[in-house]
Amino acid sequence: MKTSFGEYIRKLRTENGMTLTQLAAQLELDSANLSKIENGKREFDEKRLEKLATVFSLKLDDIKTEFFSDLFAKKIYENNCSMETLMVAEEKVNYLKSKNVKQGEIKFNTNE
Amino acid sequence: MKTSFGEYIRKLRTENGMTLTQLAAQLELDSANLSKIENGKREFDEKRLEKLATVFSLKLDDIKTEFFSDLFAKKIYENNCSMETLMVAEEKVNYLKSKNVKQGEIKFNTNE
DNA sequence: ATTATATTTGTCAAATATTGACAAGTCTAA
DNA sequence: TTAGACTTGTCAATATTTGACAAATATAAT
Repeated sequence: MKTSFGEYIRKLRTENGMTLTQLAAQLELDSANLSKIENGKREFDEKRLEKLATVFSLKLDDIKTEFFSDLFAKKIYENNCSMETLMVAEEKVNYLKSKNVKQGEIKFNTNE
Repeated sequence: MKTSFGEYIRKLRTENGMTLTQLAAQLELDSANLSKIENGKREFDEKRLEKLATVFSLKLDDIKTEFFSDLFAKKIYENNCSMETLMVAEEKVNYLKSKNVKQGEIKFNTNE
């Protein structure tokens, strides 16, 4: 199981027989910095997730799952958060979704 | 159910009959900025979580749960992440914990 | 061993983002 | 109408992140 997003990118890259320089060019960044990203010494920039999906013909959703789960896991681990945090987060997402309904949908009044 | 960390602080503050100025002083920040925090226009600074726990005699762990779950929920909502993200995050936390064992504990070799 | 290519590491200025602080505004209740 | 509580806007100071480059190391082929 791959943990870090860096390792995930490295796996994708090597499996596709690309060098740092090649992938870096496609992602429009410096190969030295991509190296740091793969080695967990820099963060991958959120704004490049789409490019990454394109380069490897992956679903953006899957890349996002990989990216954000990694972000959350690191935060939880670093800050010694309880696992409950994730459960509460789930509730809150559901709350946000119910509150702020997508455009075009009918929003019924709820209590409060 | 309170969603935002700002609302959470406001609830604590009003329940304890404090003014913005009073709480801000205890947290060592400007009351104007605390107002923005409560109204979701600024982020509460992680480094003040402990002070917050002290002021209201709450367990730091509970405050952290509130704080980070809010952070995660917002990210997921804003970026339209799949709910799976949270499950994957949980797996990754467990992986990080098993990999990087706390000091003093014995670490047996695992596969890889 | 020597060259070429790939990767890693260090550094630093520039670009961005966050914060602290203050002034001026609204709102409410006495 | 004054006082206290809260809100909003702004901006310089500070902190963080990023892009870029040079130099070091590693790896592989000849």
